[in-house]
Amino acid sequence: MTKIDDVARLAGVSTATVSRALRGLPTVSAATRRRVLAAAEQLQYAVSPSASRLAGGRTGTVAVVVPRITRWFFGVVVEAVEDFIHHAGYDLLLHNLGGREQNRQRLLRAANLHKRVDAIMLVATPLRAADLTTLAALDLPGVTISSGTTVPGWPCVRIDDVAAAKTATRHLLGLGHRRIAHISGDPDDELAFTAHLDRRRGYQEALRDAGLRPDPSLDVESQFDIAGGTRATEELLRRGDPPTAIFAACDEMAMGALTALRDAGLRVPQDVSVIGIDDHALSGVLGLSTIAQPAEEQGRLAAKMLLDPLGGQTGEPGMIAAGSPVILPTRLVVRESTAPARAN
Amino acid sequence: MTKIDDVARLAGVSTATVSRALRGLPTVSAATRRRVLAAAEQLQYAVSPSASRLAGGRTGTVAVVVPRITRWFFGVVVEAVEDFIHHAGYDLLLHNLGGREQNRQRLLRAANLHKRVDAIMLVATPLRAADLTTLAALDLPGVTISSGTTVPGWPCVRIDDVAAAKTATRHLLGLGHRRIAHISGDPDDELAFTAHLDRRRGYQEALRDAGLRPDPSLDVESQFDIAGGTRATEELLRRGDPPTAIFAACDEMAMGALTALRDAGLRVPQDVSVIGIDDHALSGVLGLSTIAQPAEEQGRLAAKMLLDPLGGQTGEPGMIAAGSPVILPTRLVVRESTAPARAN
DNA sequence: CTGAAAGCGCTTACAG
DNA sequence: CTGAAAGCGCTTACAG
Repeated sequence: MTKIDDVARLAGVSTATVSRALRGLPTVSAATRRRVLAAAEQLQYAVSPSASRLAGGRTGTVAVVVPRITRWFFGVVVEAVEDFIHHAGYDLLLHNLGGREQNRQRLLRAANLHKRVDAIMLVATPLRAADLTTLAALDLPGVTISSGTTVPGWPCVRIDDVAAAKTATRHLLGLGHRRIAHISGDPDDELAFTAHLDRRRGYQEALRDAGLRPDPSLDVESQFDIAGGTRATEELLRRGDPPTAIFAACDEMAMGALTALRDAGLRVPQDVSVIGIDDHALSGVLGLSTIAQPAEEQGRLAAKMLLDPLGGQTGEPGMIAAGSPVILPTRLVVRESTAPARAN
Repeated sequence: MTKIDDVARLAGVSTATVSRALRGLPTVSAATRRRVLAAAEQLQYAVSPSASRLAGGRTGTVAVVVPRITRWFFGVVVEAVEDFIHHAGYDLLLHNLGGREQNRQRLLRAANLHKRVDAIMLVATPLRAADLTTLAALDLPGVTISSGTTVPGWPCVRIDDVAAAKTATRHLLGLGHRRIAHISGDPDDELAFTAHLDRRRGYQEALRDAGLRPDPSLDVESQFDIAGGTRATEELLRRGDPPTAIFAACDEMAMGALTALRDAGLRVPQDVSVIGIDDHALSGVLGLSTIAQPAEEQGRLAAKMLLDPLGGQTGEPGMIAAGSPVILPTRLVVRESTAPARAN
């Protein structure tokens, strides 16, 4: 493999100059730079990342942590982030926690991030006090996506989960529904995605604003995915006196609800209305009403906030403004799964 | 940050011994190892990956390349692979091509993999002759998933796409359908996932086996996703004399077909039967008949074939058996989207 | 089983 | 604008 010395020799300059020229530092004359680039090209030279990292102290790598890449929101976020990160000249180290607490702990043992990355993005990853200590000790820039994941000094990009849930619930109220159920994430779940707590709060507040008292028997906790939505809905139906509408904390749970309702012989929306949050790629196919949230934009914006201050491949490390979270807007999308409550 | 010298001093041994003890090499006495581990623990020592890589020549990192992480198959594969890779003590560098040829080219410029990883996994990534040369020059172990991605000397894990398509088509034939349309990927698409060519072949062979001649007007190419399925189906309906059944090359296209049919006022399966390939997480919700393929298992198996020969974190680099591809079984799953053709 | 020393291939002050 | 030299923090023969 050709190394920097070979290029230096061919170009007739020192290795220091090769290093500067190849990285585009300004302190190289145009003529020299040209010769170096030509030599590097001719020899098919590629810098050794390990050597460069060891000498330079920067890894050119960003860690991205998500709970489950197979869920709609996280897949879309990672796709947007990946694009931004690679265009900025960085590599992306992926950590998918797979919904397992054990993986979260392994990752957050300092050694697994220590000196491996220049920056960290945490997407909907619950953090305990000990984790915050570990992250602080790492002393790296970072950014988080989703409420419930907050690291002092790191900016955060998210939606207003309370408001989104309120909008969903009010949509159902506006259609005349009064027995509105809510299905959401289980706080006992390992690695619970905590945004659902805000969503429940929005649901309850909307009910109260309408003069209704939240009914615990209409509030079911389950996993934050399709199967969880199915199980929660089955449980709801088992309790008797079924709701006329269901607000699910995410579209995947709402889809599970659709399945359970169909299997129970109930029609959507004639017998039961259903709404979720996300605007999942398949929500249109299913005719699911939802509160759309901009997943791609959250990913892109968070990546930008993380990398811009780092100054790209060759720039100087910088500072990230922490401040208050950046809240992106959500939007009610009415499809076929919600309809007026039947008069009775 | 504490370094190996600090540990060596505290433990009263040389850095060489610390290095050996920490990596679990056998040539260290139990007593010494204990002292070293205690010292490392006490100092919260974490090895510097860059230094270790530069000195040792191994990166402890695997590159995983997928076309689009947001599609069902690739998300599931990455989740399975990520789990295996991290448990084996490696890091995962993610490359999502985002369906763009330009990204593929950037990745395959030698510099972007050169000395960055110990091994490569290519999932459904089309390769040209020049790419094969680049990969060969990298001289790294690798593995591929999906037909259409073949690298000399690398093992491949996949399903039998021809057989899967035949099974799907025969299912429709068995229900009495004769006008069976096919919607599949567009070969002109950048970064086309080439498995669809095999799937078309299976479709055509099944028709011929049944004594039917494939009708070009019933064979539409589009993008390999939901929107592509919708567009292809709209095109099909525009041609007049609609098919009584549609075999889509993947479930996401089949879901797009469901949308288009519904919007055209056609009922599934009463007017048109639909079947796909995958068994997508939402196929059950939609009642979509399909040919299930084991995505998770393909990922896990490929990861295992890639890493086992590398001997884990501390073992010796090894050889991968190339040989013939490992073909995993598929299975017909009949749901509500396919039904007998109406007599007429 | 252990250590001294060289070396991995770069980047970075420092000097000019 | 450019170069000589030190140094980044490990691992690996080699010797004992």
